[in-house]
Amino acid sequence: MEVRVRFAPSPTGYLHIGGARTALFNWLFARHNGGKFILRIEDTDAERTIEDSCSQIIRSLRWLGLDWDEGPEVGGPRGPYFQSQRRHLYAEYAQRLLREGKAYYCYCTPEELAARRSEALKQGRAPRYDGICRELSEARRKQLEAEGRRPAIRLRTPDEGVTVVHDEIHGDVAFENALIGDFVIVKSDGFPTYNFGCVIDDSLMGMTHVIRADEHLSNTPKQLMIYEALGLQPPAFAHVPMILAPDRSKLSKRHGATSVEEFRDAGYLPEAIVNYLALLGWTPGENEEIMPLSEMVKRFRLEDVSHNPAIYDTNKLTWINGNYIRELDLDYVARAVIPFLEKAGYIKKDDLANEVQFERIRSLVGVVRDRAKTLVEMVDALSYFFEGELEYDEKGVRKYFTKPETVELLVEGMRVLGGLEVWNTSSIEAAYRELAERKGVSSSALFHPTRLAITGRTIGPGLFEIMELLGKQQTLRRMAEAVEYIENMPVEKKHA
RNA sequence: GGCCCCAUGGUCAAGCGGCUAAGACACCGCUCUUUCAAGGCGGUAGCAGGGGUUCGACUCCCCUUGGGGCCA
Repeated sequence: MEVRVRFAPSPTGYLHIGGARTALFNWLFARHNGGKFILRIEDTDAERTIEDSCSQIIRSLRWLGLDWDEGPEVGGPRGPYFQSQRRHLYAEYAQRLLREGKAYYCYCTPEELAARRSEALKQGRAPRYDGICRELSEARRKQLEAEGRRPAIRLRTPDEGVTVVHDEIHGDVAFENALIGDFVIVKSDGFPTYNFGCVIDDSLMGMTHVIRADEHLSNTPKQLMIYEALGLQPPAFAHVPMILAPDRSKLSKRHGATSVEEFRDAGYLPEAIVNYLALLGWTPGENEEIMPLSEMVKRFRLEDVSHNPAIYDTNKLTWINGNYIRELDLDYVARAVIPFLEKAGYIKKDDLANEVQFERIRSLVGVVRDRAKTLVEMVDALSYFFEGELEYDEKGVRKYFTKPETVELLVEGMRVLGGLEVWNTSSIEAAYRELAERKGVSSSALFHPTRLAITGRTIGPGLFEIMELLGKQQTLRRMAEAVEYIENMPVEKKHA
């Protein structure tokens, strides 16, 4: 039988990393087994749905490279894939249960229920539905209707026995039926509850496995009861551990970046995010951690998913990101940096059409990517290639510009460089090393002040690579500016 | 409050009755080097607590504690 799994987000916000990982595990499972990955939008509760949320989620999934075989934008034979468009189906199945006496109308208002609930709690009883509407007479029903009450529909559930969830990750988990009580499947406003909609959709869409976060494990016995009442075959279940915020609480906005888009804007590559997320709760074995999606597909098994919740750690994500920035195809990385360069105002959209400009960006990215862990860092590392005015690093000035021989070295350097016919890394390096030797100074004594002079910084890529990319003219100009700067430095600063 | 899940270093995470308790990130040294990274080498750091079961428990059982989740 073909494996069919789904990711069913409710469009109430962004795609956060927990959801992204659930989607990833489903996707990996489907691809590993040559099955289908379906995207379904659980927009039952109209009020809670945010307009952009749905397209936001879709965009994030695509950006991560998680494509779906059926769902929004791609269609499929088991649609519609929006719960809001499937209400007639829920109504139909609810009516069937009503007809068969497996469900009943309940006229209790939320207020009454809340009151009885807290009363039960106070008396130390389980806050389950007390069954008041379970056996209403026709007359009583009419009366309640006449009061203007709109009924919800409840499932008639077993009073005793246990319902066992056979979970692929946790093993068998037993729930006492008596503790569950008759629960609502259709709310008084006509909307299905999560559990009901979920069961109808999973069943109609032919899901073979339901892989979702642990928070739904407690819902599962109810869903099994619905399958049972409907005479439907339930799918296999696998509840994956949740991702917690660094303070061990459930992920939320107040924890800073938790949505996929925020990580994207912070300069993380989709490859890195996906790789990191996969490692959160899943062990590929072999002690290898950095691997492309294709490799994960080969290795992914539900048995290797851990049981315990994980706290995400941006340190490791960042480390992985740095790996990808360094290792991925240079053209690809360069293209990924471009939006960030635009945002910084270093380049304009029109520049992209220019092949020469792209070549330049690619070269620049090539020299800084080895030391950048995010795309944002890379833009910062590139600033002096785009900005005319340099601001010299303060510590650097104290360390290198205050040396009495600096001006002379820089002037000599300018003379030597100025005389170069060929301007490239190796010719510059040869000339410059020779200069250091001739002046009888260590290479660092010459290189460091020069670096500061042309970049304003004490750290960065190889000096000669920078010079080549900066160009002869610009390099000499900056050295001259540095000389002028040093000569105009206040005397006390020189001796600081 | 009831029920359910979970428990190995700061974080991720191997382990599935007998190990000096892997590995990765982070951190700290050393090394390489024109700087910074990267790389290489090394180091600090862990089985929540208490009872059992067993010749022997990180591993199995129970309790406690802690964390998380569900209860329209």
